[in-house]
Amino acid sequence: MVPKDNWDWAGALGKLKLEAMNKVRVRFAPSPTGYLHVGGARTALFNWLFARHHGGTFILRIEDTDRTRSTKEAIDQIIASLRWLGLDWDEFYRQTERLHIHQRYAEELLRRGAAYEADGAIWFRMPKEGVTVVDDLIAGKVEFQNREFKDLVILRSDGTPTYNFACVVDDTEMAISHVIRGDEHLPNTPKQLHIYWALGLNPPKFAHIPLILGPDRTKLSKRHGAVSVLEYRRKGILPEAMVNFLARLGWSHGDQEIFSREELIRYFDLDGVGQSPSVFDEQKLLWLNREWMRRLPVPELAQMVKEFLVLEGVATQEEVEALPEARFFRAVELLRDRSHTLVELARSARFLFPGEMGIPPDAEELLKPELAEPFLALAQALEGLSDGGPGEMEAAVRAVLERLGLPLKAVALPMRVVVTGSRVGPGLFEVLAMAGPKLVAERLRLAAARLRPEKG
RNA sequence: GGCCCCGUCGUCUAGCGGCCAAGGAUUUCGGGUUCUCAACCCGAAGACAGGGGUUCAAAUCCCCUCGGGGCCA
Repeated sequence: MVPKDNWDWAGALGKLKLEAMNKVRVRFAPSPTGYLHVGGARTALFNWLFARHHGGTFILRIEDTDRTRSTKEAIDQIIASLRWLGLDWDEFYRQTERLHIHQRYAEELLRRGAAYEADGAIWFRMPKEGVTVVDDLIAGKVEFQNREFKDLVILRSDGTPTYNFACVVDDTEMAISHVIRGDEHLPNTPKQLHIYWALGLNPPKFAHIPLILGPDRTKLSKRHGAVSVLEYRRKGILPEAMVNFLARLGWSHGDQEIFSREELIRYFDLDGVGQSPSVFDEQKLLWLNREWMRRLPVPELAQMVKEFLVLEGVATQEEVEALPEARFFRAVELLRDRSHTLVELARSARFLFPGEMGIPPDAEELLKPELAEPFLALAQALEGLSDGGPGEMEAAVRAVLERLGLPLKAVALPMRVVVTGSRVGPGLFEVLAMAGPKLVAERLRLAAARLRPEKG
């Protein structure tokens, strides 16, 4: 069942060894059975950072030997997730395309007497006594008693390789220098080590990174709510924030919290990775997201906000395009300080667009009937303004108030509520300028009419 | 159940034998500022799981217990 050919084993190995020398080559090897979750994303990130830091190669390898559970959609999702995070790969492989290679290695093990056929499968002989030591870059030296091991199937009767075997073969073929993966694979490592040794190969270095846990301290999973990377994109998280957050989960660099991509590449190394699992804390992600929203260049952020305005149903594509760019940029600049996500930011921009604002329940009390007069006066004064900038708005408002003998305090909050539909937001005159004279006047008139229904 | 890993504020972490009566960040709660919110500034609360050793000296090294997790069955 294993194909025979004149493949030059020794020659191939020699070539591989040469390639592997002193070169950092790492891989991220997800199985495409679902979306990319944050734990996997973090593993990918650590591999990517390690490769970029050392000027090495980052390989994406799709482990799709389990054909019944692997789907094209999952592969697309994983790729979309990595792209969104900005993790680019230098080489790409799919395991199913490499079945014949796995079979060749199995045959070599057979030839060396390290494996045997039984029940239609090929089994690898594990040692039954002694100790196997895994020298892990993060966990240190970990000992396993060989008597705990049983022989393991490496090639199923249908010719597909099992995980541990495929892993060894692929890592060998791809000249992987460092295997950086989740802690859950640590118990697999001694088995893999013995396969390397049986093949006369030099194993790569291993680095098992602690798991990411949910708030209940169990391995992060669907049960814990949002765990898919793309779900966070939909929630309005910036990739910069996600990368920053993920990097700091299990890795640190002194007291620094905010890292740009460049800084992460510069500082990241395995010695900064801790040994204990960490809990995924969404609050800190939100904090970081706001930090990054404030750091991004406004035009760049504005572009993303546009997408969310439509996605969130805040405005139509046409309405978004109709908005003067300068005014929109200014709005994004001021609104971003008050939002944790792009979704929040987009929603808070509702008042920039035509339509009724509605009065929130906690603001009803502010709208007293005696405000009708001032509202009308303000509407009249503001709608004729030429540029409608904050300065002009302020001058006009103050002039009206002086004429009426009212302090700013008397109308500021009610006016804000009427114009924006909220009692919170940027400075009043900024808010007026953002909405523009036309919408401001319109909303003031409407409010005045409602406060004084008898006069229409 | 067996094997393995882990254990510093609620959370992320600094700490790699003395500089720690444990620092930063986040969260929460006060105060200042403001038309409001946010930001910002000031302040408060909050941890070395427990017990034994080793050492002149331990959060840091060793052992045990407890707790949590992972893998395999």
